[in-house]
Amino acid sequence: MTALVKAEAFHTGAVPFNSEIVIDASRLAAGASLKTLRAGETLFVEGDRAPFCYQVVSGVIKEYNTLEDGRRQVADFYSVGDLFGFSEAKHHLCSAEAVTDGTVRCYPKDAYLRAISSSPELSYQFLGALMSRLHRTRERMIVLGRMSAAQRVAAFLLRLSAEQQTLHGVTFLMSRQDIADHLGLTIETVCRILTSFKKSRLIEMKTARLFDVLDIAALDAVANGVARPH
Amino acid sequence: MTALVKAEAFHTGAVPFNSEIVIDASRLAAGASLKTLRAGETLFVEGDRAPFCYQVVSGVIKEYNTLEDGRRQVADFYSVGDLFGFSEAKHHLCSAEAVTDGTVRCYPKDAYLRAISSSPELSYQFLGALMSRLHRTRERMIVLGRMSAAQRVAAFLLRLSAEQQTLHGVTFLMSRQDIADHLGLTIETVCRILTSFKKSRLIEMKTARLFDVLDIAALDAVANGVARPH
DNA sequence: CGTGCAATTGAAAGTACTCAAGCCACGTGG
DNA sequence: CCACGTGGCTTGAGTACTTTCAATTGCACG
Repeated sequence: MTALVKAEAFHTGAVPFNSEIVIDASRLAAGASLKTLRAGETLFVEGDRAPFCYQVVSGVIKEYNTLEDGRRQVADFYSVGDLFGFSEAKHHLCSAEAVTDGTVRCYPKDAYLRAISSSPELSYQFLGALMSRLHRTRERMIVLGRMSAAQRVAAFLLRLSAEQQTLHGVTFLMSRQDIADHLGLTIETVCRILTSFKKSRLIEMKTARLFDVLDIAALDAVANGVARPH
Repeated sequence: MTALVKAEAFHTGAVPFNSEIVIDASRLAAGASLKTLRAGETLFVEGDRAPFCYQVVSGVIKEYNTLEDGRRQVADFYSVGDLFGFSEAKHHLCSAEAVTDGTVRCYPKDAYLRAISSSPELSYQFLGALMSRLHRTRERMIVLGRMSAAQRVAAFLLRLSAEQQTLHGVTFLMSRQDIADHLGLTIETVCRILTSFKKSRLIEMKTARLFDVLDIAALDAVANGVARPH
């Protein structure tokens, strides 16, 4: 059975949410530059030439695709240490935008990839990181393909909760729209499900962007389909 | 806009469906063995130790995850030339099963990955292949997260059609169940949509496993959401 | 204390799923 | 050769879940 849908996957922290690609880039930093971004600012757009790849220094970045009708699919949220924007293509295959204020390091892509290829050690490390990222993307496929709205939201809450080690509640760094776009739902559905979790005392909303998990086991049960969504 | 949902992505063949990881493995073949599989036979199961990675020599293999309730998400179908089963983990993260009779080459994974890492050229090539695979997985996320049942099926038919260059119709090498599990639908929904395409004269079913595309443009329109699913 | 955007709620409409039969091609045994 | 199973595919009816459209509420800010 898939680890994704098991409780442990979300809160043991065995696989930190967004930190699998955290290669020590010190020796690759030559030629890299820093760029600061305000929340909502666009870093690159699908189809742009892609001379750089990026690493999050602070803040949160989202990568997403836009469909003809304006709907979006948020592929992933990246936080400190995460690499993104790399791809074998000459042009970006998705867009990237700052979710919060933040800073990214920009690496000239060609040089970066060649530097990695030329060192067996870095190479091996990067391959592993890429495979790990591939795995996470596949987990998301399961979420999108096979989980109900309530399961998706529950899983997402657990993931956020596992990521943020704070004891003062968990923060939604992204908007409801971002969450919906990430989970393949509408904003209204996300709201309704949060409300239902609130009513069932699985979580407590302190503000719209801050909540506490009151009952991890029950949330797990919902995420895993053990509990009837209702 | 996302390439996936554009018509060309499906039938120009610019990016052959399953052939991005086709590294010339001649110099890696040392130590590799062949294994023949009958349709339906399992190659490995999620959680198995993973000493090998594999390359399809003939036939079609599917990789999938199973959920507690028995539903499955088919991550991908692999055909001749495709590599699969590699991962940084010690254990397989999904299961693999033969869709048709076929043969796979088995590479000792450690040696394989180290061989690749130690050659800058192979390394660069493999990185690109892996990124390409990552991209395809993301496209699948869009399919699963944002497309209607009719769009999913239309896109799938177009992809099959683009893959198979035959003029004698297109063959479903996999069962309806496999298709449903791949598209995040139920077997009944897949059937109904095929029937509706048949009635609209978008396709013609010659047998349950063999069809002709009668109207590519219209199928594209459905896949891209231009045509109202009806 | 408005203003404006984000979030929430309600009602109605779809869409895809579940359950339950029916159909069809094929292989087996009488 | 044909009845009988068998397994995969197709169809139907009813249901559950999610979305759509339309307000309404809440909250940060000037």
